Amino acid sequence: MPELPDVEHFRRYWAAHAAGQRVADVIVTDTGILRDTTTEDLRDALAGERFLDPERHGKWLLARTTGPTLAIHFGMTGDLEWAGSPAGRHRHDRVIFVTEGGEMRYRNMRKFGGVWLATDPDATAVVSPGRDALALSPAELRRLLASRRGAVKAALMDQRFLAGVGNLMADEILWQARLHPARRFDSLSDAERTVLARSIRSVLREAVERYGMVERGRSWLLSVRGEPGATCPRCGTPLGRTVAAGRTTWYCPKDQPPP
DNA sequence: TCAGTTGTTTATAT
DNA sequence: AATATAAACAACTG
Repeated sequence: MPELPDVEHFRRYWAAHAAGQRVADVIVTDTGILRDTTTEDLRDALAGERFLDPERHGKWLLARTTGPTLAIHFGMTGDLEWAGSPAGRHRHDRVIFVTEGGEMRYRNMRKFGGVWLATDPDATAVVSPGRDALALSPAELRRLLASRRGAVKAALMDQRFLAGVGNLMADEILWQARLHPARRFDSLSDAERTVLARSIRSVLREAVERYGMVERGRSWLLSVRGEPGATCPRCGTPLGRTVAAGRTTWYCPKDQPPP
């Protein structure tokens, strides 16, 4: 799940439920999920503090408090669940932030990602250094793209370059821009660069606005990606599958001709 | 049993 | 110095 649109959803969810709540206890069911702290230090640091409105940078959630800040990464299987009581806890709830008004559960089956405890509100030591993909205008994206060489998909997913785009969003962006994932920056025309910059912005914005409903409305590669016999939602051509930047990659061989 | 999975880091190579 | 690639991490599902 968690790419930029998912984490943006988590940010709003955290703001709606946990912000304003005072931490009563922190329950850690798997210490392996704590990356730079211990159960005791985390509890001591948070107990009595209030959660503030959280921020997001790329795929990172910055859960600020009146004390320190939590930097939370969701890996591939992370999720949040708010509940008014301890009922219904899940075995993959690795950390549970218990407040006076309910509890926020950090669930993560595969345990990639985790929870960091930062003293600075931006958690600069751990958060991806790339510019947030949703914070950039198309013109700023254009300028950023001009600084990069090599294959386009690898660049989109490089969190030091651009923060927030993962494997699924990268495929979607390139499909909507009609660019093959193996295309190289030095081969892109001015028009193609402009389309790519606009596609990054429009795909992410729409994925956030229509969170969980991307399969309805305008056609998305995401809605058919990975299904057996999947065809291009635009032209009906059977989708191609390859590996780019080490990840399974779906594309339309007709609309996104290989370099 | 085997392949595959939304992410990142590390080592190694170019 | 950038960029490319593979493996490792962990816990499942089909």
